[in-house]
Amino acid sequence: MLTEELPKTYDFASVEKRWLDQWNDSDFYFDKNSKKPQYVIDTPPPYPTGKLHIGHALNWVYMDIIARYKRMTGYNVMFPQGWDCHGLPTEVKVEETHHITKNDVSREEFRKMCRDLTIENIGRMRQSLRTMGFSIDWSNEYITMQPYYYAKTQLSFLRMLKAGYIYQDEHPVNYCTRCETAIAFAEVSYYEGETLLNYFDFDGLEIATTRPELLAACVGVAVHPDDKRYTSLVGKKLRVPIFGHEVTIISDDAVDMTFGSGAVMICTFGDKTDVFWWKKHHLALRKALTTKGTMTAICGKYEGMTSKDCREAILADMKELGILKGQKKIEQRVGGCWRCKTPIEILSEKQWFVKVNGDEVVKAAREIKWYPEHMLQRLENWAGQMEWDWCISRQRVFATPIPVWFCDKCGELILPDEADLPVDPTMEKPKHACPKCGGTEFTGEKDVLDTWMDSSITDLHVTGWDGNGMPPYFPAQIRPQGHDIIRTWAFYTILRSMALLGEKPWDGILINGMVLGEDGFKMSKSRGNVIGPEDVMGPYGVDALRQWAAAGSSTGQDILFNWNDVIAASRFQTKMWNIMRFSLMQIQKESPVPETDGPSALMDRWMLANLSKTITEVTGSMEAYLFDKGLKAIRDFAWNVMADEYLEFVKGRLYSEDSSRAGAIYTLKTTLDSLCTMLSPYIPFFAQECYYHLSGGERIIDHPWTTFSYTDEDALRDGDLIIRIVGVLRKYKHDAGLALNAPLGDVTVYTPSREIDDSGDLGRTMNAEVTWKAEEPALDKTVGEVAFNKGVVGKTLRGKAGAFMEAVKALPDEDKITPPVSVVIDGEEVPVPENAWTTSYVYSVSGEAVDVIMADDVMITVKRS
RNA sequence: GGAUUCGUGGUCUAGUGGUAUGACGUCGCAUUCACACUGCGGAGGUCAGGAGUUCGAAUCUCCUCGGAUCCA
Repeated sequence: MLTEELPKTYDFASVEKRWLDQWNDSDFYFDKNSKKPQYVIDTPPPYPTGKLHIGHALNWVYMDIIARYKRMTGYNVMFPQGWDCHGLPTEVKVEETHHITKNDVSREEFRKMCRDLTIENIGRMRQSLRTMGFSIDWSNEYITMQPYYYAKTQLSFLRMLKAGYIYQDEHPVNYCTRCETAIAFAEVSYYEGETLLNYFDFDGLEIATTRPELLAACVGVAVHPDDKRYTSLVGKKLRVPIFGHEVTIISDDAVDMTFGSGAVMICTFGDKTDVFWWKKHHLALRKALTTKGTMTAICGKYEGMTSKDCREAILADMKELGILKGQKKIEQRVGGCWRCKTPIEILSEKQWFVKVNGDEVVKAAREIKWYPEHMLQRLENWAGQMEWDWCISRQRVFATPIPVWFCDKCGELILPDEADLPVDPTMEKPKHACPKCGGTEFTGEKDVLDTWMDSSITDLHVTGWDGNGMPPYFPAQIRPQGHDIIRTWAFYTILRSMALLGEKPWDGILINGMVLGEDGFKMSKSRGNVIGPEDVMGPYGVDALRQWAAAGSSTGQDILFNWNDVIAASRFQTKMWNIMRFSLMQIQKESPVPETDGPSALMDRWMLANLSKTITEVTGSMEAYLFDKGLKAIRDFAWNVMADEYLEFVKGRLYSEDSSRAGAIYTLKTTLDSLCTMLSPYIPFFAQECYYHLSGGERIIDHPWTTFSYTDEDALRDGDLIIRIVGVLRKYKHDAGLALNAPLGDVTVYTPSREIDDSGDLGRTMNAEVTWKAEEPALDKTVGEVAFNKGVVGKTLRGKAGAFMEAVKALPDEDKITPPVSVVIDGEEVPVPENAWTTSYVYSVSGEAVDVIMADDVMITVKRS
């Protein structure tokens, strides 16, 4: 123990900085040679935007609490940090900052710009993670854009390709016909436009369309199932005007009955809804547009026209045929290429797919323990409604290349040797001639992989997968992540783990909720409700932020950002600091304290029994990942039990030279040691600062989890009674207009059932002369209320419970005190169950100059001084 | 349109069948003793609404309304 007095206030800023400087990265390294059981965390790799948001903070606080707790309980913990680099936002950012498009420079040059930006962003985010004190294992950091990682992505691709999980097929994509490239939804920018809605006669049925040029691509007509105008037509065939092919009328409740004529033609593809209907109703595919935006051969005489010319030509022909019934100007939201504003088309292009076996994923998911359990449902539900496979190809640049070539001569698919990975097929050539035709000219695949292909093997990577058998640390123990990506990250990871290793990726999965703004909505710049970790850490410190994250809501629940919780967290630290300060001042008075000292006085034993209960509760909460429950139990114990009750009780003894002081000192030391330990996963800086002073310079991270255990039912019962007595006496003083520390006079407590020795603590606390009497008070005692034990009464008597309770209330007093064998309800003898009720008493006094107060059934008399 | 989830005092929140938890706020009182980022006491709730199951429902079931998130 250090002998200097603690500073009067807790200065989080200097404390947090001081300990951050004194922890070493190596303190948190996973030890490959350790004999301890492993605890591997499959950390989510954030996208390197350059800034951590408060949702990250929540997610990482959960992980850090677990990591620190598991280390203290004897595990060899791996808490790695990954970075999921590839993706569109970085490409866009690079194009913005360099004022280029990705086509203006070579692929390699563009990738380099993306890599440079990513490295810079990772640097910034690393710093934030360090500042927040997360006990990350930096020796196991990984960056998905580095060759050592994306080589594994490519290896996993090849393995799944060879195993038949991966295939190529046509699939609709957003396409810019000017840039001649597929683009992602994120690259589509929408703007308001005006267009003509054309009403025309479609083989007897009136149809309204904005895209008459796609008539050749018409594959069906849809109406709403409740639309009385068309009910009888569903299932009928219609002949497409001008082109003559037959299509069927289907019903679907996604049709807007009020738009146009209420009947809509489905073309492949006019818009997103067409794709939805096309898939749902398994319609044919008719391609009317080329990648250059001109009409295809199925358009007959319109072939070769641009879509704009074709539209005018078809409308003119419709007019001539007399089937164009009318036109109406309407407002329309048009999706355009974000770069050139060209309206996007939806074209069917060749894509790579991973076969999705939803049942297999669900089966594995059920073997994983979900926290909270109901989150499993989201995955099950998703898997159940999966109607198509996972499209893994993207037409972009900054991503893991798909490692294949095609033989120019025979079209054969050529794969690289696994030893040569990673490869970029657009830069390198295969090392062997085509095995089928001997050809030596090849075209490398230009498409790259979906970023989820990288991130869905994080678990394999951190557990040590290299393609040779089972990874050494597989499976990981926990996957912590948000519920927003259960359908993507969790789903794909399980799928890939099953495909590549045939086993579930983790023992458990811990789901955190979303952080919402103070207004209850998702944080977004446009709403202006964004609060960053730094906004909280600045004025209140890291530990307060961590408390907010841990206790702001129960695990898995969405959590509203709430300044009140941050302020309450900060206040708790101040309170705890003062508890520490006061206790240390007392402990320091008598040093060293004999090790052999145990608790002596009743309230010491009461305190330690409560501490023991708290430890059990906190440990249980930690094991079940109920962080809010654990932290609230600690706070409640420290503030209410220790500060407000126990310290007030023992002040008298602490200020004395009495021998009972040693028991109090022992109790204080024991309690503080456990409190520091239990707080350290939650608020490591604060816990370290306190423990440093308490232990005489040691580190809390070297301290094992507390195993202190103390059972004393009598002390709990009698101590609780004393607490209740204090409660009623305080209220008595309050009602009498007395100050809490004002002298009260003579207090007599009657406890007929047992002797209580409180070592004088009650009297000193209440500033009263307290006499304990283990006897009946010499006063009138009458029966008061009966309190039923409904668990007993209800279960035993079922439907008669209500009548039974009424009957008991009507019994004479002596029967309430000593329950009869049976009572009569509606002429029927009903046996009285054991412990059906407890009776309380009312005491009265006549002619005595004392006040009588009841604490439950214990009577207290007060003779004011 | 589908899925999940939530709706608890003024605000936020805990609570998986037995008289509703805590925080912040609010009102009153006290105190300079480790702590005014304090202590004590009080007020404030038909647990969104309706129906059902049950001796008993915030809790289970169904419906309605409202919010959020994910997906289309």
